[in-house]
Amino acid sequence: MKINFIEELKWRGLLHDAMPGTEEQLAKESTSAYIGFDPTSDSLHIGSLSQIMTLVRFQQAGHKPIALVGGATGMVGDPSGKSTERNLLDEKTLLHNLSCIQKQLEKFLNFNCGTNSAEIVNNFDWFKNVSFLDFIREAGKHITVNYMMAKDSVKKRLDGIGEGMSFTEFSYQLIQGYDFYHLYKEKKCVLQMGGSDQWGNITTGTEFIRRKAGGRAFALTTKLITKADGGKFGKTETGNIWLDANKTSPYKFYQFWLNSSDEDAKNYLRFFTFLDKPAIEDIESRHSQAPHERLLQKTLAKEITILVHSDFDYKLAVEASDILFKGTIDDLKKLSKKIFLEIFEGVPTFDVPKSDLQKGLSVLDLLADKTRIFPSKSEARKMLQAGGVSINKEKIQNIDALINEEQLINHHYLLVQKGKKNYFLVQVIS
RNA sequence: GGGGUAAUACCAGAGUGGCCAAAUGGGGCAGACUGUAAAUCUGCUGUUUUUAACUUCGGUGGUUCGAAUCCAUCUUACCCCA
Repeated sequence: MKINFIEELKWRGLLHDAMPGTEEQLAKESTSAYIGFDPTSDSLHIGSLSQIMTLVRFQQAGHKPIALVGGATGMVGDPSGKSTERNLLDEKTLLHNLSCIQKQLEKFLNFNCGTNSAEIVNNFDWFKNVSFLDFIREAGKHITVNYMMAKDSVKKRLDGIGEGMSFTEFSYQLIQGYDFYHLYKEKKCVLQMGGSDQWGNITTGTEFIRRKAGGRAFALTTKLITKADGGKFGKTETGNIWLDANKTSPYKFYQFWLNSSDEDAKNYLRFFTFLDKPAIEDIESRHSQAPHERLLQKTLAKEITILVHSDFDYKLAVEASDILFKGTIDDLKKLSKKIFLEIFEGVPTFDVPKSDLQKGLSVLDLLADKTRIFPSKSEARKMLQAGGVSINKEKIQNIDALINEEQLINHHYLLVQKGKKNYFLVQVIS
């Protein structure tokens, strides 16, 4: 059973814009399309997850998805949506990032399903042998500066919103346009997709293909993910939510989705899961009947955690959540050391030598000096005064309180809470 | 090439010789309320040995008892003229 790709994006509220003719092209034959991923970090984050899902849905609709990792474009920096000039990455970092990202992408797409098997390409492979002179003769001739300057991403910076723009960043759209052309020629890729901020870059590509090869190519963009309250999606106080379990633990990942507001969770179910329309509507109606059950958030967190991590990680995350949020200190004491550690896998852990506790350790020293739970004693003191710190589930009222060995769980651990939702584990070592 | 304006904490943006660790707003964090939601209210938001001290207002140097504030110079950005 194959889905209709564009219909699918429409009812999920993901479709932002598509070039005329795109739908006809997809209906006509199995089509190749690509999405580019920026190697700005060594892991993708949930912002890119939306694009990954787009590729997966595309494949499910019987088409061939190509994921492009931007070894070449990453060396230049995409100015879209940026008001300031970007810093260049050095080559070593770039290579490292590329291989990490490639591995992550491999997890989501199917590379072995016949004609519409997925592919991963790196644009550095075709750019590495192109000289600057070649490039401005081959590519630069076909696109006018006037055309390039009319793009929003460029116009904003020229109009004095932000910092001005280097030639390097200005040329970015041309490089991306050339990518599209290259894939068009080599792999009959006639569609590029991306977030709505990529529209300008993508259409430079279609224009390029039209002028240089006389071919017809298409563009399709998806809505950028936003939050109902206008905040930035995918950020928490500790930074981005990454797909890499080493950068964002599955527990934290699970918690991130579980904490979505009702409004957001409804959208995210459409954006980030494969649940169909009746299933989602059913969850919504059941949620409205018993909102405290948080069925929306729980379903969302479950689906995405399993997709990105695994069933096992999901179960552990739920178990850890239950114990941390609903359990008492006695529940914790009952756990065997093995299960205890398994549950706290992914919760930031700090080691403190046993000798430090023997005379009793002041809370401030523990929080900011012996561990990095707080970046400074001032901050720890402030939070303590505001009543935001608990140790072993008990709120610390007294700033000068001392911690000693008797308070340790299983003779080894202290559970520190910063606010209600942030847990830390202190492990005593001898 | 010539002239002008600006650079302040996460961001925006006041302050133009001592009363300035620097108004205000946003963001962020925390507390109360709740459903680990939203809305609302409250507190915090440079560091430390916290009734105090110390380091900060693009960089460097200077004037002064005292500089975010005055001077010189450099850097960057924007505007106008050619």
